[in-house]
Amino acid sequence: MHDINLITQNPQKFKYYLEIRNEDPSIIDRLLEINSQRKELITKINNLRNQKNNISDKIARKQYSSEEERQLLVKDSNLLDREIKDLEPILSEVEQSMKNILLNIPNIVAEDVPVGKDSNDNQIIYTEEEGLTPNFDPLPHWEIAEKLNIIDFERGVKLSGSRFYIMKGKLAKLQRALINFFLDFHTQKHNYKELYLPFIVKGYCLEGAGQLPKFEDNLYKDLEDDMWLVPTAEVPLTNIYRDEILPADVLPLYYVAYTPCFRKEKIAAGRDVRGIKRGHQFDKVELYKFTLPENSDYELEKLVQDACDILRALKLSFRIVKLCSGDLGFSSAKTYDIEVWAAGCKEWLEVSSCSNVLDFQARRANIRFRRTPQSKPEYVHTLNGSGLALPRVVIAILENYQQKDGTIRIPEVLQPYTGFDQIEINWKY
RNA sequence: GGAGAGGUGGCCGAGUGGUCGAAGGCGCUCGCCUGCUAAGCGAGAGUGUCGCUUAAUAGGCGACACCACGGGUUCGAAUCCCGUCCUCUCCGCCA
Repeated sequence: MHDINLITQNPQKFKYYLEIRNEDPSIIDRLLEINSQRKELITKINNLRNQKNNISDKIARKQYSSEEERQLLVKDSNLLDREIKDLEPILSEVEQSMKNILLNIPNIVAEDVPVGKDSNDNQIIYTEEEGLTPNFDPLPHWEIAEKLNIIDFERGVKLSGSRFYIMKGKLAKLQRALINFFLDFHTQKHNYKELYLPFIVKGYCLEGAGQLPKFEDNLYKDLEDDMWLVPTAEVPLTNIYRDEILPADVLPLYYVAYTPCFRKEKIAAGRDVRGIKRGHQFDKVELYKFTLPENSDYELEKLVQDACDILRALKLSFRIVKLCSGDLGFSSAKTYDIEVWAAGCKEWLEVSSCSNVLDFQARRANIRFRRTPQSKPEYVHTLNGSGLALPRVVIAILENYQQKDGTIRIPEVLQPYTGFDQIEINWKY
């Protein structure tokens, strides 16, 4: 969410940001109009209240000479009250519609983000192909997994419908090992603090993180209790310090957390239906930072490297893509995607999306800090990135670590976690 | 889920209708003092919004709102009433 005063001061800039995100900039004009209505109403109501307070004060101090005079004061106050009560609902309506508009305006676009229409205009800024590649043509993961009996697609669908699957035996353990490896790696090598979070949150958390009100369609929810399954750990992480003022010396804060993620994927209906690339439920280890505003840019570069280090340790090839303005997520001012090479389906798979959100979420969730005990509170900057998303790393391992005989080798760094060094044919039932 | 108690400023804690944005203590900030991080003395500190002033989203002045949240009673509510949420204790249930 943006500071309405910043928009008022520079509407052209905000219109431009909307344009390069392929959104309608005319909303800014409506916003400005509503805002001036709002201010006018506030001024009016405040004046009336002021008059009313003065009367109460007079009565309290017994500044009247007769009972009749007192009654007159009471009568005046009642009149003022009626005027106020007439205006108040109008104001709250105006405020509500202003908030609705503000909540639907995406973040600004960082200066160094390339302007572009869609993912075709994204820039590949770095490629590292030191990773393992089979010297034969490996099967895509859904085929090899079926051959080895380590993924049961049919029965997953039987339980929960399309885009659900069951991982079995050593593959299930491989995934579990990866989660532990990721958490250990980031806590030990990169100084992130590990958190175990709720997987269900209140609606205001999703508003704080930017999923609501715009992306309600993509979320699983229990409206009766206002409880929502998290689509990413970013949501609970963003809200840990909501409505708090942090002392500056605790910043930056680095957190890492594993959560499952639940997404309806309505927007992506029909895409990536084969295999485990896009499910309604998947696991992810998320990296999150709270930083001083002046450091967030640098912290983003570091965050990306932290995520890349995992791929290096797993000996997987990857590349870094800088998203163009048209492909940026709603809350992000700048995003790098990290894509891993999958030799079976021959695709670069997005395993991480690292974003500098600036103060966008901090405003929505009201997360601030104080530079010194006597300085004014300021909004923190927040950053998030996967470190990493599990299924796609699993895909990369199944495809890149595939052997000619159809078995899968386990990356060396994972072997202490799995307790085995290869996956072969699994039990059928 | 049932019964009871309670939710006040960074923290503790007073306050049951009027000058209370809130005593007191701790902590914090800035001075002073003491020849060395302590003690003492003095002063100052909440958040947000609107308006005026200003080059200023710096500072100043004024107003309004905020004592869990939402409503109500009243000229006037932290204080009274209703609803919701949360916390604690006991019981029940359960991994």
